Amino acid sequence: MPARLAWGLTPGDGCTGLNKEADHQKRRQRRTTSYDVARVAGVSQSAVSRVFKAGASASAEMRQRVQAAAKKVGYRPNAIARGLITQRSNMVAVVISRMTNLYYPELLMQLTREFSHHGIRVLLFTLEHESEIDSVLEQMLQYQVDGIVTAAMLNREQLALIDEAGIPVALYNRRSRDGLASAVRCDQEEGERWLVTQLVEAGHRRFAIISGPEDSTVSVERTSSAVQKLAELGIQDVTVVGGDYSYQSGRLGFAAIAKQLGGPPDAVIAANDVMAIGCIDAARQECNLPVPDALSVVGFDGVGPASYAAYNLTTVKQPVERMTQATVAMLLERIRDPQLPPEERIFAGTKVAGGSARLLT
Amino acid sequence: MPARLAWGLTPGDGCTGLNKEADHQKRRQRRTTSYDVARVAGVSQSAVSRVFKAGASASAEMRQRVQAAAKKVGYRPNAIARGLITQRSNMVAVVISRMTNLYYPELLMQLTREFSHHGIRVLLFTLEHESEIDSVLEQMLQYQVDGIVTAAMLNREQLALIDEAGIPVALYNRRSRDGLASAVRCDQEEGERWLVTQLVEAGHRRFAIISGPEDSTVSVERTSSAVQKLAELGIQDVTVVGGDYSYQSGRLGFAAIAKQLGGPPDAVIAANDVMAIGCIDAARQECNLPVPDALSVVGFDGVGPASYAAYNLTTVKQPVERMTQATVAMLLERIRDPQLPPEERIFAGTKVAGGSARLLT
DNA sequence: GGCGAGCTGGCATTCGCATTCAACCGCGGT
DNA sequence: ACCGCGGTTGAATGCGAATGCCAGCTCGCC
Repeated sequence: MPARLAWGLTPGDGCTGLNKEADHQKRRQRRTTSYDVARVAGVSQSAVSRVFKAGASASAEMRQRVQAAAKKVGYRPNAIARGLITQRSNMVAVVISRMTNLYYPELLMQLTREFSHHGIRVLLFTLEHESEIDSVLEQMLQYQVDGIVTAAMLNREQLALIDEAGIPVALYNRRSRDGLASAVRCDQEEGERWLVTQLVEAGHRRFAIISGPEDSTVSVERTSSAVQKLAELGIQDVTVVGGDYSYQSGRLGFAAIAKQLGGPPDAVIAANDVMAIGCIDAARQECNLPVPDALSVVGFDGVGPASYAAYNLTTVKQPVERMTQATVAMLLERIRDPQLPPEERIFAGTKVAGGSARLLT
Repeated sequence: MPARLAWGLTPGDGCTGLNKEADHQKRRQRRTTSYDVARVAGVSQSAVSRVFKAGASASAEMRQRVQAAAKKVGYRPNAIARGLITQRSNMVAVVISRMTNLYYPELLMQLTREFSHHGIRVLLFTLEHESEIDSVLEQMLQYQVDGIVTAAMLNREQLALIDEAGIPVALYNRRSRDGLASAVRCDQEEGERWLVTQLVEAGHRRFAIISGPEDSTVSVERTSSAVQKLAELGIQDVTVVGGDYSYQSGRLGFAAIAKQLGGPPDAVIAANDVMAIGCIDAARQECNLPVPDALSVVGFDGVGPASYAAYNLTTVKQPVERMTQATVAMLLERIRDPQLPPEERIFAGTKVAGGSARLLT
């Protein structure tokens, strides 16, 4: 018989007071538990549990008594203990990397918001280097998260590890591998093709590209589909310089392009908006080149600063809100029914014909 | 005697295989526990626990055997169960509101990074409306977080509630109330006084202010200290219009000011950088006013876009990195020793004499 | 050879809640 | 009067790891 229960059944006497006093000193603070509520309400602990569990059977009178007692003693169910017994933590892990990219904060906020509407909390993990993934993964699994949303690359072994643990994964803007995970992504190929087509039709011929980090699949997709579409339209010699998604790398990217070409190109395609902005600033400030009159620049993402009047970027905006909603919905479905097969959803980007490129229309 | 232990001591036979099979079907998946490791290693569960607990006494041989067994069965300590018994979740809650402000994402990333270096995970809570605080607070407490960092306002009752639960709190850019919480903040008064002084000394006389939301203490501090310093320097009639920290509200703010004054002022003091940027864009685009030649604009925060060449804001940059480090350090100290009194640390901002204002130097 | 100190490892218990199982209470049907 | 059924309630058990306590063992020193 649990000691606590015995104590609960013992009528309060002087000794109890002393014990309480000692407890206070030893531990930081005895938390009030469902047993405390039960004692005050004069019912069993199971009854308390039932009242606090939605959809459990309990009479109206029982509910009232328990709730009154709970309020009186300041009871709050312990989510940790609940998680241990129900095998469900009601937490999902969100993995984000590359915070230089303005796009991620928005994503994160939306995800948190959306999950919270479903009673689920977000445990946040950020990556400084790709190499950290393994240790972060380990952490997530130890915390028994119910699901994982990742905007970072996971390799086959990592996905397999998670799958083995029976935790559903949703990849954000990453292609699903081996059908081990669900995925939500923006159709970047189509977006880039649109940008390229518009630029070529408007008469641009000398193209340059500022790519993102080499290990970013997003960048690789964007860059290669731009190169490919250019080739289709008869443009072969495209200068490609590397960036890291940051403003500064956009500036340096433009300088590198100008140097490599011995002068400015007709158009620069940046792998994201922030680099496009850097590129525009460098062109204007350092080479005194008006944008878009002498140089067209396009980006990708549609982040906040893209629409600042000074830039007014021509870009493709990702439908972040719809994408996060889809991510959350898909993950929740698979948490409820782990048998459900993974799914991939692809959203078209919104074409934004801003003022940073000379287009026909 | 626990059934599991009995099973553990029973030598494996045909029946075991069947049971495992059945288990697989019934529950989603029997997680491998320390008992499993113990069985494989031929030691007790407590031994396994000790090996996985840093600083516990265990012989070298024991460590090896246990670790080998653990790797073999793919064991991973369950952080939830550990949290239940140790009364420590190794999670802190971070509360963020107002995501229109570019400043918060940076803060959040830094905090997560810093906490992770100390083996602590961040449970993220975002606020859409102030009214949500109470329910969010309840969530945090249920999840037994070890500490709370909040960049949102908490009132006296809310702070008292947390204090009662024995959870240390660190306020970010908020003044500590009643000594119930630690606080880290940037000396915004001093920052604003510097901005104002510089502007006045450079000859500006007609001033306007774009404030943040009324319920933002940060905005109130910034705005009122600017007004006060202006008064000290003999400038009384200051136009103040309200904004919400967003780019758009900066644009609208400038329009409102121009309308109210019947023309542009000499200088605009915005309560944050993003509104300053909006203000500059509106002035340039809609009124064809060159900045800083015809109009000086200053901001606050020192967020990324503030240093974009098109704006090159004159502003005060918050030392985010030092502030987050201080926040984390203070919170961890108080988690380790709850008796420690709260503390308030104030950091001076970095004065950035950019190019969006005409200053003497 | 004997004895005490210092480790080690095992047993049993505990954290707080959910859930199973059995008991129980009415109540309507036969 | 008896049976059975739906609806409640309480006692007991278990989730998975940490830990106090004790027994056993090793080692050293007299």
